[in-house]
Amino acid sequence: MALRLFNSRSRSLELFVPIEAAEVSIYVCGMTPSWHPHIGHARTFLTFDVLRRHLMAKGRKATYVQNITDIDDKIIERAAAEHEPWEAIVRRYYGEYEACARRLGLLEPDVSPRATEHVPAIIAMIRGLVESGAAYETSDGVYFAVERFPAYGRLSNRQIDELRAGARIAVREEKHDWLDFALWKKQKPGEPAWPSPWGDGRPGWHIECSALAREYLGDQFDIHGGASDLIFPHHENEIAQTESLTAREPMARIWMHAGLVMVDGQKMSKSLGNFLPLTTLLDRYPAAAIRFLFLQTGYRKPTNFTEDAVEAAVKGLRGLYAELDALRLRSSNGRPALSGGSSDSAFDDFEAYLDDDLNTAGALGWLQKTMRGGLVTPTLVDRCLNVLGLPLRGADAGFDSPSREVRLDEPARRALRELTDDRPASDAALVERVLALRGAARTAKDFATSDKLRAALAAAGISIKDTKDGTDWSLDGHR
RNA sequence: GGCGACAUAGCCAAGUGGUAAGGCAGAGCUCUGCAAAAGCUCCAUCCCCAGUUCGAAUCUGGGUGUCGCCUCCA
Repeated sequence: MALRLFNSRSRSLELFVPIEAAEVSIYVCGMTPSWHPHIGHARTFLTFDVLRRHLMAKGRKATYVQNITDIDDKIIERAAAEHEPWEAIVRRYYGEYEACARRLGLLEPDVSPRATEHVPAIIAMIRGLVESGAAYETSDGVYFAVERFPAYGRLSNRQIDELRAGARIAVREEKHDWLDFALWKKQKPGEPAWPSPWGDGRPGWHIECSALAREYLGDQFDIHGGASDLIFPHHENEIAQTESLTAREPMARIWMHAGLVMVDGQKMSKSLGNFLPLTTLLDRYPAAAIRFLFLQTGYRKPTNFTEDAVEAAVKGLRGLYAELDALRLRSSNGRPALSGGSSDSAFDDFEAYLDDDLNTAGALGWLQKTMRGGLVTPTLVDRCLNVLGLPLRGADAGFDSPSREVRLDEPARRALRELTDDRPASDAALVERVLALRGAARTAKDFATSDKLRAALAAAGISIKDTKDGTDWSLDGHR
C-alpha cells in the first residue's frame, strides 16, 4: 500500500515518497500564543496527529516539528492591553494550548522550537539573504525582495502582477515593491528587541518558520503542513526565503493544508473574534468527541462547526463504543467473530482508506460497518482506534462514568437536603443518598414517590438513568 | 476583478465508470413501572442542461449556487 497525499503546490494527489524511506520529516506551523487556542487549532493539529499515527502504524519513524511563534505584533499588542510582559502572555496561552493538546490526545511534537530561542539562526538566514541581494535594509527593517524569487506565487497559484494590482495605496512605504515583506523589524519604543547587524529589533513573521524548519529538518524535508489560511502569504514567503537562500527546491516535498473551521457558516478569525476558546469546548464535551467530529470529515474540506454537530458526534461516538462493547462480549463468549479473511487483511482494508489522502471518514464508516457485521475482532478494532487516536474504551473517552465531582447551586442543594434526614458531607454523597431513597421506593413499587424524587433531582439539574447495573446519574449538560 | 475549492437524503458525510458507506435526526418494533440506554427494521438515484459510454454521482462542455484566499489568522 502506498500513501497518497494532496500536495497544495501541485494541486494534485501525489504518491508520497519520503527523502529517506525509513524516516519521515514533518514540519507544521504551530500557534502564535497571543490569545486562546480555538477549535480551528484543534482541527489542524488533529489532522497531523492522525498523519503521524498512520505513518507510525506503517512502520515509519516520523520526526515531527511544530514551532511556537512566540514573538509577533499580536503578542505585543496583547501584552500592552493586559499590562503584562509579553513572556507572560506567551506562557499563559501556550500553556493553555498544551493542556488542550493533552486532552485531545495529540502526540507530543518531537521538537517544539521557539522563535525567540533561535534568533541567531534567524539572523544568519537574513544575513545570507541580504548578502545574496534577495533582501535589503530600510529605515524600519529588512525586507525580502519578491522580484528576486521567480517562483513567487507558485504555491498559492497567484500571478505577481495580479497581486500587485490588488495593492492598497502605500502610505509610508520605503519598500521597493508592495509585495516585499519584512524579515526583520527594527525596534520601536517599548518593544522587545534582540541585537542584530541591522540594530535592535525582532524577526518578522515567516522567517522563523524558514529558520526553524531548516535548523531541525534541513534544507529539504518531506512534509510541511498548516491550515489553508497560511498558504498565502505565510507559506509562500517561507518558500521564497528558504529556496532563495539554499538554491534547492523544493523546500518541502508535500505541502498539506487543513481546511478552515467556520462557525455558524462564517469564517472564524482573530479579527472577527467569533470563536469559543477550546478550553470551554473541552469542558463541555468529551475531547474524544471533538476528535471524532473532525475524523468524520475530510481534512481538506471547510467545516461548519455547530453545537448540533458536536452533539451528533457525542452520540455517534457513544454508539461506536456500545457497538465495540457488544463485539467484545460476543468474542469473549467464544464465538470467533471473524468469519473470513485474516485480521491482517482487514487492517489493510482500514489502512487503505488512510492511504488515500487520510480518508478518515471512509475509514470510520468501514469500521462501523464491519463491527456491526462481526467481521473484525476487538483486537483489530483497537488497532484502528489507535491509529485514529481515539481511546479504546468508552469510559476513557468520558462516557458511562458518572460525574463524581459535583457542585450544586445553593437552591438545588437545599431542596435535596429536605428530602433526606442525614447531612451528607458532599454534594455527590447527597445525590447518592437521594438515589438510594428512590431505589428503595422502586423496590417497594411506590412509583409515586420514585417519580417525585426523579423530578426533584431533575429540578436540581441531575438526570438519571436506570441500567441493569444500577442507577447512573450525571449533571445535565455533562457527559 | 483574479485564483481556488465545493455542490450526494431533514442535517453531517464516504464514494473518481458498473448500478448510492457510515453517523445524527425521524418512523416502527423489542426491552422497560416511568424516563433513558441498548438491539432490530425502514428512510436518497447524487444542483441544472447537453454530451462521451453498453453503462456516469463518478468523464467532457455549458450553466447556477455556496464558500475560501487575494489583509492578521490553524
